Amino acid sequence: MADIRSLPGFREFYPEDRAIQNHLFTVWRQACRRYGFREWESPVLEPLELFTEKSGEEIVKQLFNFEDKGGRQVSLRPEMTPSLARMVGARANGMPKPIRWFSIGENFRYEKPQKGRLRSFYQLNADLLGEASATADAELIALCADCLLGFGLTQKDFSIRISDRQLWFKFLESEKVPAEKITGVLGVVDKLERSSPGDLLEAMKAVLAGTECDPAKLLASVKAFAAIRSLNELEVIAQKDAAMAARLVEWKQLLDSIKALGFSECVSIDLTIVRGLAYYTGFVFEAFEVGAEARALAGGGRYDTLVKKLGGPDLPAAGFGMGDVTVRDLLESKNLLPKYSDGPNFYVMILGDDARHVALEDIAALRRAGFRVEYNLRDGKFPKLIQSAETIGAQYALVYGGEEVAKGITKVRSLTDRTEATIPRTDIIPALRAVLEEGMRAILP
RNA sequence: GUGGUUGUAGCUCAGUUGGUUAGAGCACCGGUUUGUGGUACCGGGGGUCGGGGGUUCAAGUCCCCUCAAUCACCCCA
Repeated sequence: MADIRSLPGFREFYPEDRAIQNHLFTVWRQACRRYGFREWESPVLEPLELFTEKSGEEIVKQLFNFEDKGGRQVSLRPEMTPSLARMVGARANGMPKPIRWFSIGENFRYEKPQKGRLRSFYQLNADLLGEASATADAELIALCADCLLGFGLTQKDFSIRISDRQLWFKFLESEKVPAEKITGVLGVVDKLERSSPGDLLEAMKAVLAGTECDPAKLLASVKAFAAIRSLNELEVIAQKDAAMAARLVEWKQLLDSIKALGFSECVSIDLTIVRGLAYYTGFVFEAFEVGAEARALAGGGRYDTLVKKLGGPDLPAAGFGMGDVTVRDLLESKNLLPKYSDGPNFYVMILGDDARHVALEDIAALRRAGFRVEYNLRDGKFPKLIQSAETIGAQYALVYGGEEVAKGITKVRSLTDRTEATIPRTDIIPALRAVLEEGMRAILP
């Protein structure tokens, strides 16, 4: 039994892990609801073509795909977006816009597992479709921030860096980079922080081969552009280029909205963020942990052409994803995970089998009333039972011994402050409800 | 996919230059004679030392392969 282990890159969730998982999902779900997003879900297993058709064959290497018993080529979903596009596409005509949708689901990719990078992971996805203006991007960035703030994280713990692929396009066009080479150059930009100057120059040379651009010169101006951290600096550069100046109007709208929503402190301009994915078409952003680890917590952006490419309607769209693994790691290191307590409200101590029948009747009534109740299945002695109540994390112990049953009462004992009081069994449900709400003082003499 | 490190009970680890039935602490279960708990004492279950092969009279200890975890690179929907 023990030699059949779980598959590499898959996690088992013991109750304490699952409790943490639920906490993450709850915070995310609450934040999304406050923004008017509605939850959706799609099949975990999809036809392989859904992911290969529009995304390129290279992706197949990382797909968790196989042939099912009916000879169909299928794949576990590596992301939600293709399914989202299909579902929205099927009903888009009749749906009120904008569409605010979120999902929390398990995704899969067949890769060599590493820390923070597994074959199965859960991800929050929030998407806003049908609105092309920057107000939608601002809404998503605000939601992204709230999904982190909801855990008790502060502006000091993370930062959402905002960038803009469209601005990059206009900038590179003004630098005379041929249109078909721009994506390649952005690939170099993506590595700006991680690679050595020599490697960057080599990469730039490779991208610009066959063009008239000077790799070294372009690399220098790209670096300078990527170093911009404020709207003012951008405006200075944009004065020379009408297309860029026009784009800055969008930037102002974005930053204004974010400011009015109260999230200025959470965001910063950082043009080194371009996101690896080629499908992003406008603003892009990534949330990072502030500090040495600098874990990436979330990422997203605008993808106005993707839904149509995936076979859906021509809908502007933007969205972001947030994974459970890094967020959990971060909360753990910041000590922000709530202490695990899944114990029952009441542990009923049945002393002697004579009391059992009466106790079970009350237990059933308490459970019908909505309380979480456990009790000893086997007869046990007092010290043992109260120890059990303590061990499983019960809030209160209820004593059902021969004495109590004879008198028609039960003894309530707080496991935390060790006070106790008796209540009549006829009054048990309202009395215990009061105890849970106000503590022992509700029944103490 | 490439390279490095690690792998002994649920957890944290000991296991001497290879040598008798593999240990400790914590946790778990039971008990310390009859209804008041985080302490103490006693007892118990649980490991084919990640798996396989090899060297040897003898391997947890040496060699090879493999699996897994982890780190770096690659990649990242």
